[in-house]
Amino acid sequence: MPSLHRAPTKGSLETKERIFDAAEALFMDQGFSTTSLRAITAKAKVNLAAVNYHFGSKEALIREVFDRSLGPLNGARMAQLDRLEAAAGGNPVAIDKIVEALVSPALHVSHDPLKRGAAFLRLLGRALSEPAEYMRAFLPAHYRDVVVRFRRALSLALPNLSEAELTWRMHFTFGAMAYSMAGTDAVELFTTPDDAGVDDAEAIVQRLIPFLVAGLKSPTPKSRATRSVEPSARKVA
Amino acid sequence: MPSLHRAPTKGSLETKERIFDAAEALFMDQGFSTTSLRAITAKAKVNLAAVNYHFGSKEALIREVFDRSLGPLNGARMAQLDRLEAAAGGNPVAIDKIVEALVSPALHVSHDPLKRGAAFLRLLGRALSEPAEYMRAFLPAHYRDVVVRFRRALSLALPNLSEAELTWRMHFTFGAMAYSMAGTDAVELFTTPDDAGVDDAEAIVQRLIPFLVAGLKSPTPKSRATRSVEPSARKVA
DNA sequence: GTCTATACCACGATAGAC
DNA sequence: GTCTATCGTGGTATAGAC
Repeated sequence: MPSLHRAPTKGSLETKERIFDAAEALFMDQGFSTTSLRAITAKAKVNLAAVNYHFGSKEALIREVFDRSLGPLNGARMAQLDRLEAAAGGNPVAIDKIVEALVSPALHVSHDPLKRGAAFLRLLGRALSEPAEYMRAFLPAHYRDVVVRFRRALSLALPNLSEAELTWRMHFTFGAMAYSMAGTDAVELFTTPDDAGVDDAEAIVQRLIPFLVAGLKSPTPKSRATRSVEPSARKVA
Repeated sequence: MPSLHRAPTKGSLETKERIFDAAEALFMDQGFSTTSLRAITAKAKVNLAAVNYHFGSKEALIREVFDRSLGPLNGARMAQLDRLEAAAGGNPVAIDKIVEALVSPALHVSHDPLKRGAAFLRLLGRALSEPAEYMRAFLPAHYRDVVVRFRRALSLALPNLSEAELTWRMHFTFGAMAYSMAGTDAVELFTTPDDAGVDDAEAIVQRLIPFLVAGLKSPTPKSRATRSVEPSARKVA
């Protein structure tokens, strides 16, 4: 890979873009594993082998499509947290503001005037429903910075929480958030909230935030956490 | 389909059982979509076509394996709720008890003395990570009764909540729970709670319950829910 | 009814010609 | 850069042996 920046002799970028756009559209419609390279190349009107030439593999294509969607979202989350912390000037930021910074960018991006990105959250929802190993590999990489930043902010706002407790509560928080994002559109696994109010993103956010805030602020029950670290403890899910 | 109960002439059930057991083991190890029918039939030492003969399709096989795991779990949940309601004798059951009835059976089943079932929660975690349409089709069917029963109990325990609010909070609850189950073993998507305490199921349950209870009990923010039901609202995740 | 052998088509990937 | 041809593997369908 000699020239990474801008090397194409002819309409190569055009080809790559066409693949990219076709893939993004099909992924949103059908999910990642369901969408075949043959379907993508047919829609993009390029040769089948062009995908592997330009992207290396289907996995890499998925990764790039996903990156372009997820990057701005997490960027917005951290930017919003930056603003909050700047305004607080050293003091801890209020928990509900932190949670809002984590949750609400998903809403705003969905209203992005640039038409693409309007439904890219579907991609994230899809990704959470994918079985492939590589999803579990690069999703954490993308979220690492977000997790670190929000963890620090929450740690300041919730000084009574142990590190372990905070980690678990963030785990639950991300779980509920992820499920809400995926569930509204793709996977309504258990409950079907269709009958309850609009699937308006803002409505979800406004309901999700207090739920998560209350969970994060909940009192530590008993410190029975030290009860056992014995390795005989079953590893369970 | 004439005789559904018990029809086989010879060792057919044995073959079916062998396929079933091999499939269950491989699914737990590798997930559903990664496990090929050829791998299953090789392990079970049966012919490839036997799967389609006995189960109809890979999807149906997955479904049956999954059913046998999930049935007892949800049965335990509802049995525990039954006991609570009987003890309460008409009065609302305490929220933390309801949540415990929902969450903790996952722990106890994992300690099932009968060795199979010890790690079947991995199957559930796997299922939640599957992209296939049929997962979204029969998972709600299995959870329908659980959702209805727990919804009724929670509705009594939280009389101030509107139906819509309750639905959303249950949605968040199931999300956090599902993610916790899947995340501990299979998909640590965002956070990696390895560094924080044991992956002991009881530890998770004891931390998850107060988190969810607090979220469920959280005060309704503003009744801005009526703000808009206009169809122009973006359907977003 | 049960099981086997085998063929079929779609998939992702890649080598090599242009 | 692009294309054709082809490989290995996947789920599935069926004809026919027992």
